[in-house]
Amino acid sequence: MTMDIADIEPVDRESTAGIIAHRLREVIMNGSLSPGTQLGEAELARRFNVSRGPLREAMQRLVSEGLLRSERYRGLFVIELEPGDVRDIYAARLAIERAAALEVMSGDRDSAAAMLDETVWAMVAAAEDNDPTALSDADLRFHEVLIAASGSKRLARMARVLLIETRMCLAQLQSTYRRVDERVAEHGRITQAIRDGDTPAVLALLEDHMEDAVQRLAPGTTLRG
Amino acid sequence: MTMDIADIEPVDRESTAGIIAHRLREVIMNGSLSPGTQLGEAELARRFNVSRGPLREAMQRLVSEGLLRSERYRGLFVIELEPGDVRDIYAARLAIERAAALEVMSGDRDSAAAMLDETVWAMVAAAEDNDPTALSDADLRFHEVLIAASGSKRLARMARVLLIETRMCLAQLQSTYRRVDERVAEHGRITQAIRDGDTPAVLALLEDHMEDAVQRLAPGTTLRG
DNA sequence: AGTCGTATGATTGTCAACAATCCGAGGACT
DNA sequence: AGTCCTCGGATTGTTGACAATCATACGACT
Repeated sequence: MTMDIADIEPVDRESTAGIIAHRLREVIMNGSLSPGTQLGEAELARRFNVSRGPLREAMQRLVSEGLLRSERYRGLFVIELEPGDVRDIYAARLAIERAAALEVMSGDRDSAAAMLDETVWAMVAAAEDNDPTALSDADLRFHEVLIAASGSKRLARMARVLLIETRMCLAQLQSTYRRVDERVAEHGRITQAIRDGDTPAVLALLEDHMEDAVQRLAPGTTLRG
Repeated sequence: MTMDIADIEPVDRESTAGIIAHRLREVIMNGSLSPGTQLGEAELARRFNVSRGPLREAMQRLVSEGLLRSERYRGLFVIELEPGDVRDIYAARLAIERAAALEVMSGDRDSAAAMLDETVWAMVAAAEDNDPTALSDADLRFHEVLIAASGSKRLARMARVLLIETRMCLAQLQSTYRRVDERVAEHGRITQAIRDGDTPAVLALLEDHMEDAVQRLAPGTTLRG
């Protein structure tokens, strides 16, 4: 970790609305705010120790991201995921992650695989500790890293919301996980296929990965038309 | 257009922030606000005839969508598209529209093709009138309809920003359009392939469509790794 | 009993004033 | 000439108060 003159980049402290939005996203993601609950401005403002102005600005961000639903003169509510949404989320994720994977395949595969391996190790550790939360965290981080490795600002931006919604699915449906070994291994196989440069295998594995998740979370539906 | 009891759905007038965000998006899209320009809160508030509160809320929406860039204590600016962004935008669009097309192929292809045809006709009319603005509008509408036909809320949400950015690219680089006939015909071919149920052709045509655009707007770069 | 109107409390939407910060011009000093 | 400091104008960030709207409970009427 050396510091170089080239590493200097313009500072711009995040705006208050940005900070609050960030923390709100986390709270929604980890399930502390279950879907459908109303967010009272006054109480939230007190909790964050800011006035209602910046808080409302933060909430408008989440509205545009689709995480909150706004009813005029009535309030803002955490979105509720209907059955059809599960398929929609995973179909969208497949679209994004497929594109990200393709970018990775024509880039620095080895460094990407190395970063992915770290998240797989984290999954292994979480599995050994029998810590389902850490396992899900590492799982999502795998996909986050994959998308980040693509280097695409826009894929990353779009994926952020999708991964939050994925977490909401998992929390809401408290899915009966498949054997953790298998779940971890699947990520390992994707990583290996990336390292090997086997593009068709990567795409096939990704599709299977999403398809499995959909069938587990919303039995009876499928990604394949 | 008959009215049925089943058509009744809960009314929820759009919030003021939503209306302003909508109009701001349009202004940014059609190029009245060129990239890099600062948006003064006071002046905009006067123009929209609202106070700064709702205006700021609207702007926060565009920030989270990536259309505005926020510098604390300095202001909000319309994003500037750097050379690499052109490729990023079209790569992301390909990911989204590819997924949308796949959904359409396993759905009601004929009704989708019918709706797409309407936009192609609009392109033909615009071409005959020699109206480049109308041509671009119809072009974007084609892709908007394609994504809407997929029925995916999330694909639609993600595409909205991408199509705005596409318009910004076109305005900024005022590209030397290819022969309009060819441009219109390409959309016609995609529509026809959808109607025919020829999935491989649809995907190939879509990829070519995006690849052509990238090479036209950012010579020397390509989508294909 | 059931329905309609009304009052009430709470919540959201809006606003205008105040505080914090930044940019640029001008001057003092080396 | 060049650098640094300071000050003024302008813009953004924040706040608390006020207006508009909604949900609920209660009572009058049929």
